[in-house]
Amino acid sequence: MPVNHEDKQFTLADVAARANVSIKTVSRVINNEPYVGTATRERVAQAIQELNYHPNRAARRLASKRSHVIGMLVPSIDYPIFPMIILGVEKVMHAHNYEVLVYNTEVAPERTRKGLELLEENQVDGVMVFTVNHISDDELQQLISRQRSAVLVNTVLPGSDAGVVRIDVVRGIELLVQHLLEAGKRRIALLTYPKINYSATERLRGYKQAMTRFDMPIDDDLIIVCEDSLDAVYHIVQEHLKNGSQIDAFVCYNDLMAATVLKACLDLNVPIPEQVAVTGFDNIPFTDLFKCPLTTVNIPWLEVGISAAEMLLSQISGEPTTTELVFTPELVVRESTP
Amino acid sequence: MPVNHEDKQFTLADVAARANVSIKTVSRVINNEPYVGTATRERVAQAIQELNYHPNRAARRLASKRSHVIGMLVPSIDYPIFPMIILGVEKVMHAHNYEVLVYNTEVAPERTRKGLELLEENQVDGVMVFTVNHISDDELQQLISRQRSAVLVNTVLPGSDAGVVRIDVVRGIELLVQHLLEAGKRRIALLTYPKINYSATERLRGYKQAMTRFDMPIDDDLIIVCEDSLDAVYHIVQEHLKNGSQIDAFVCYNDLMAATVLKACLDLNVPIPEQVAVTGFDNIPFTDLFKCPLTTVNIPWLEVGISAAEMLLSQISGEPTTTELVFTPELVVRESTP
DNA sequence: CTGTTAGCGCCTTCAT
DNA sequence: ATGAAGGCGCTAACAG
Repeated sequence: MPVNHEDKQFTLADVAARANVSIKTVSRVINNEPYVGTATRERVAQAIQELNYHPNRAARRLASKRSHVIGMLVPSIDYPIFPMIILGVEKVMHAHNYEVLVYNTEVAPERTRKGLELLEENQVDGVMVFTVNHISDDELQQLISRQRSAVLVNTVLPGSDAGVVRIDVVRGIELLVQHLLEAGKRRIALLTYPKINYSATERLRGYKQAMTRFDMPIDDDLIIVCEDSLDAVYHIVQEHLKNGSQIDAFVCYNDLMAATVLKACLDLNVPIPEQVAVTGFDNIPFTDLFKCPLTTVNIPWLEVGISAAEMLLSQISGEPTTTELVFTPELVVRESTP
Repeated sequence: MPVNHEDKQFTLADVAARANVSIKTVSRVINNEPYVGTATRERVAQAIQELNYHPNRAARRLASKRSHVIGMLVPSIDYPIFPMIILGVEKVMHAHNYEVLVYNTEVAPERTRKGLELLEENQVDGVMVFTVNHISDDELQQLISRQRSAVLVNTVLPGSDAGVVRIDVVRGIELLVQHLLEAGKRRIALLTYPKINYSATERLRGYKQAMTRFDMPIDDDLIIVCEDSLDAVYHIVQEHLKNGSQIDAFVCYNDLMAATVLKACLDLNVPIPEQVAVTGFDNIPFTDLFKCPLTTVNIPWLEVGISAAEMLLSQISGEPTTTELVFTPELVVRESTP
């Protein structure tokens, strides 16, 4: 059952008639343009009030070719960093009178394609694309090039002139590995997902680089690539634990994985951090309240959202602007490491 | 710097020209309408491909008066139940070729007004409004009545013909109180926020009803209304604890508050659940991993989103439909209670 | 300062 | 089975 019992949607013409002016004058008032007499403006404002007139955005977009909408493509809205980022983006965009259309891909490549297409059909003035998975550089370039402007977050695309905001993942992993080494751990494993995106490749690169820098051998058995499911993580960890593995630390892909690893360990009564240390990545909320509070790296996600949004706005307005911004993670030591 | 190096946006006319048919025929093909010869359809499809044509949604909306967009008004996207709900809503809506515009109010009434206005200007085919705060029934009715259709979630609006999906909060609180009583707790406090919305009023009602039903006196000192900030929660709890209060259980507004209460207790070395028991509401992720895993009630949030979305779709299509759906919480006992 | 005239790209109605 | 004409509500470009 329809809810609307109200008046029909009024148009500029209705307002114009009521205020005894032309359509264009009303338009001027609506858009805060100059060249309207104070008295006229007053009268028009009154009419707008009385009719409770609201402009039709579809018409406006069609006529003006600018949507005042930007799109966000995020891989998984239910991973807690994305709500924080969205908050940051909205803050900036709403302040500049832009709407934000969020499209959630759930890490599925066909949904990434679909999402970008949808945003294109909506003629968004720009897109922010977060951590693209499973899509080749060429295809991504293709998809992106059809957008009016773009900022990529945690996604690198050589040769693209899209703006880039990224986290220095390599440095983050290095901080964690260094901390573990200083704590006396020696068999430090990297637990990660397949190399389907920037996050994964950089974690691997960071791990290798850190081990090398600190003169540790790189043992392939210590690089554990796990399929992208928390169940899989749980089982792979327990297998290692039960098989008397010598691993004394897990550097995890992110906090969610680390939480699962903690669970797998605690369920087997493996003492943490004495026998096995665990680290996360992202510093999502609540990990400080865990039975074993999680050592991780912090990234100011709200700021990331804000910066990316600001970068996109400058791109849209054609101002010259920084085209790459890098955030450096900060070590947060808690009790899951010695 | 703009990204778009691609071809201009093609239009129906371009496709029509290329396929040697009229604009209308192309339109028919695009919209899967009948009355197009197979050969013609083939030719048009080909042209669409070749030009990589995408319809302009603004134009489509303007001409057809249907946006194929629905709006969601949520109070705080960073509280974990909302991402889950959004996931559910998107699932349904995308399957029906609807887009979802999410507007986050951050519990600010002026942003609620602004959001609804924005959705109206976007001519959304319907809105889903979640837990409205600080807005009078009259005003809400006003705002809602301007929308084409609406589903309210956890918001009651007497006399409105909008659909309603809600959680049986009273029952949820009753489950928690009963559990605490059975565990031997006697000085059970309700820790809640001011009565600015359905959630808060129902929690209070549930508390009183449960106490009465189980023949417990209702002591006003045990009804603690705290300003809406986690800092305030932390301090009010510690004050009670330090002042030698006799409270032996806190029934909290939600899991986030409960997490904070846990922290306040643990920081003072108050043994949980022996001296003080704590319960939450919502069963957000990770509370099972807490130092003191949280007793709470579970609500199937994904389902809530799905149901609300389906209800809205039926409203939009004018089918007769259930107009009220109630979800009943389920008790989840963990270690924060005896 | 104010108004007129064309579209924007698509859908709707009615012919053919 | 296909097409032509008109208009959705607004903005842009130009007149007055």
